[in-house]
Amino acid sequence: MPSDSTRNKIIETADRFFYEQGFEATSFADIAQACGLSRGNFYYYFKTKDAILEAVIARRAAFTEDLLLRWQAAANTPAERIRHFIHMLIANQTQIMAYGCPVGTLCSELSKLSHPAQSGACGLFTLFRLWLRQQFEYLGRRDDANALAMHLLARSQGVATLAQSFHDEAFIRQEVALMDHWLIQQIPT
Amino acid sequence: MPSDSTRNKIIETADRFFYEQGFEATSFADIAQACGLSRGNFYYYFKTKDAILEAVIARRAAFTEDLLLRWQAAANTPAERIRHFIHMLIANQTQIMAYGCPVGTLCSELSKLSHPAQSGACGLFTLFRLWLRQQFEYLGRRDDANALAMHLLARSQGVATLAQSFHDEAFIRQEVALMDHWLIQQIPT
DNA sequence: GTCTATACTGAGATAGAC
DNA sequence: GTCTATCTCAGTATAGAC
Repeated sequence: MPSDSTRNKIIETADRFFYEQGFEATSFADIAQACGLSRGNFYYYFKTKDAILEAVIARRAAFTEDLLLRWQAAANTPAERIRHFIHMLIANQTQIMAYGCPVGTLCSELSKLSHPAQSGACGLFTLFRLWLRQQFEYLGRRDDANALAMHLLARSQGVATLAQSFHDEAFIRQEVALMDHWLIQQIPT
Repeated sequence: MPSDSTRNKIIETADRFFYEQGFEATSFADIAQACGLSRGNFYYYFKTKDAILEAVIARRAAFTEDLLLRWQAAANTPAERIRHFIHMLIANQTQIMAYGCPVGTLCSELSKLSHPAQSGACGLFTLFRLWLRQQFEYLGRRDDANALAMHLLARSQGVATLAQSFHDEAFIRQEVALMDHWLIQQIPT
């Protein structure tokens, strides 16, 4: 165990609470209690709530970069890699139906709060966007790779939002099938 | 002026704040101050914050029903009517880029808060869904009208979420054009 | 590094005078 | 119907003992 294991535990717990309850609705007491820490000790690690948010976003960015590298390694063709992105909706469907997309809901909340960390959260979207763009370039769609990446991001965001509202698992599967079909059509002949 | 004009003013103001700042981030003081009311007087009209939320959702539902009726009357074919829905993204693009979709962001927030009004907010989505479903039925897509309605709802939700995060006006226009194209392909030959 | 105690703020909500 | 004054509670944050 590294010496900053308590710190990591706080970030991990805050990450979960921010996702499940939202950033504003989560209090220091929530996080401290879940970590088994006193509120006083809590401030030893993070002076402000914004500092925790920053750490949470950094953690998510690191996790995302790792995920994208694993997808990169797990598949041999760009289309297969993009399919990994699409099927994330099914892999995480339970959480998505309960709390929506971790990136989309955070960006939306911080945007409404005019929070300084907004651009950092938006950077999580950018990680996916740039990775998808590269895959579409590999696929031979140099000219519109960015538009295709944004399109796919938007499709998956929409599915996440409606899945959260309607709690409809069949809908997710249906839309994933449509995206799979769409993807095949994007491969140049 | 009707006798409940103050009440209406409160609902209208709360509606705006809930959209722009979010439900949780909006305080009684915000609304009261914007209305030029004292906080004490405020409680004469609404006993709890949840009561205001309920009134705001009811107001939005009435507004939505009215909008759908106007779209119904303004166009002669179901495809044209559905186009009205799609182009709402452009008609409201300034607000959407700043605050996202009023329905999607509210549903998402209330879902995370486990708020009792969550199902009421989700009912706003249902109003659009049922209307779109009917238009697709008129279009001759009896068997998959609901799936098409959900698909279009999801597409527009995704566009709204990314537009809010990236503040990209060109992206909205691009996706609206894609949806227009998609719609034409859905018309049975 | 961890704790208790506490200050300070703003929130939702109430009572009662006018 | 409108106001001021006030209550209670939760949230962020600090000080200082151990």
